Amino acid sequence: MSDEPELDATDEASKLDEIMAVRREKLARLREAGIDPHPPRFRPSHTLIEVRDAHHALPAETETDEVVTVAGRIVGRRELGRLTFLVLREDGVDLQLFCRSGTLDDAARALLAELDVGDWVGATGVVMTTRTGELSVGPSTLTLLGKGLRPLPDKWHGLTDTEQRYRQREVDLTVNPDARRVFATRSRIVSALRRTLQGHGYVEVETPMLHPIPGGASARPFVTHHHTLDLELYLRIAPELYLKRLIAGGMRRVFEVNRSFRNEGMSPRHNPEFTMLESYAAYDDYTDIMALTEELITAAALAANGSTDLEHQGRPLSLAAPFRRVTLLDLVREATGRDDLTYDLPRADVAALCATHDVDVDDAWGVGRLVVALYEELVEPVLWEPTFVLDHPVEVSPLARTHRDDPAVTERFELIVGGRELANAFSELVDADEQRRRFTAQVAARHAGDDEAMRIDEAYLRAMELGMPPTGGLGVGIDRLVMLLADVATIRDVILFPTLRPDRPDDDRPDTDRPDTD
RNA sequence: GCGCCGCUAGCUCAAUUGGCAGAGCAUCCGGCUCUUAACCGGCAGGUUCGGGGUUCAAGUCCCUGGCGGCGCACCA
Repeated sequence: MSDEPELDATDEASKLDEIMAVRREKLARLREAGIDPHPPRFRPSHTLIEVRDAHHALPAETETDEVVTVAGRIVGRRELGRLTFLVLREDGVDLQLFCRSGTLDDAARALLAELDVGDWVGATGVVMTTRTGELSVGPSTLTLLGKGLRPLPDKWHGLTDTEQRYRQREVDLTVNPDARRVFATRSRIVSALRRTLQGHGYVEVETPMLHPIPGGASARPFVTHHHTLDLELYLRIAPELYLKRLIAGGMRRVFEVNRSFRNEGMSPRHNPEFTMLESYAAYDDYTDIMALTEELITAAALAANGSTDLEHQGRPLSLAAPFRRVTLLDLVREATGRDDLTYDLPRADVAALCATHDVDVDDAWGVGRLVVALYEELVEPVLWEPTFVLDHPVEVSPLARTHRDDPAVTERFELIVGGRELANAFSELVDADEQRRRFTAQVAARHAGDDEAMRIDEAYLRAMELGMPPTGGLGVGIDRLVMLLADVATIRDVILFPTLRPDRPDDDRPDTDRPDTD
């Protein structure tokens, strides 16, 4: 021991500090022994799942003559005299290393003494089973692939603290199989959507996320600033307007899967950044898009679960097409028992109906918006089976084409599943002059205090003035689709790193107002 | 934003009416050549989220701040 006072070092050292100090000592010993704790590469001959698949039927107490090299993170360690059992984990698959002192080479024996749960390690040895039948690799040599300095959570209870799971997703992914499952499912879903669209000739594109004017949806944007241009920019709230400009430019079918940002409340169903799929097709109307939507949802469900039947939050749910199609007005008539309800009724009558059903309304809302309020309050939450809700009022649909048979509504649908909106689509409004009038109405609403109302986007209007074909557009909330198909209750469980407040005051955050020093 | 609930060892959790802060796992030391939540023995580990207050005495009560969860509002 040193002569220095131990007070500072020991009295203030937490258990975590002690554990990490011990691990650093092990690391130092390994380096002294000439072992590189961070080798530049490693070449396993097999993944753990490959070894498991190839030998799943091996009887107990069998030692094959097949030598494999595998790798993974140590998630379990059991010592029994000169025997050591290590549990290796790779991509959520576990395989045991049966380490016999007599079989290991000298270097491996020395390394084994310094190995902890959490370390990454490679092993070369024979495929075998133990007396109890556990498929194992019996290594003759071990290779350190990465030393862990921090301990992993409790091997049995894992990491259950919600906050820590989101803040330290790498730990969550290591110890909680369900986290891994959800994100694997998400990947398969997005791939299936891409495949399906590409199969119909849709071209994937990427449009700006920095917008001079936020558009394409009704939402409060994030504001940012570009130094060189000295320009206010907005993180996009939707890609819609740019994608439709591509249709105006003659791209027949396009889609984009990427992030949008909305500066609004957070909840189990809302994250400030979220992923949307939007697609646009020349010549199509919203009935064509309904067929496309059914196909996309089916493909996603099959990719996720191999079936269109699933259980969501304890309730069975069938996603088998075709989905029910019913107008928004008919749904509200049914829910209120008012068969005489139309968009032509005096506003006071509809407002009174809202009052009857305890639906809060705003004085600025017209009849269309009032009917939508009734729908959102009384109908949407109880629509469990997939339902295309059709023909929303013009008042709430500034970018959608007026219905060919009814000037009060648009050719629009929302797909509702499990009480939630999964998709929103319409026959796109392509009449430049009509679009300008709709924008003007939005600006009036903005002046009346609706800070989510849309602004006039001249570049977009100019594109429409160039001439647009009939166009069918679709938007799908990917996060919510994954929630549904993976059966999870909160959006934070389908986003790898959900937005959280910093867990401690952060004094050295970059200061965006400071002039560049270079 | 508002309301309710939570925060104790690295992890998972206890702590009676306000009365000495504990356990399991992990770590560390010792034992064991077929374990798999291994087992057996031993040592150690605490800013009870931060700050303030009441009290002889605060994890517990009060005030205040932080972070999270849920609900409401807004939306996808």
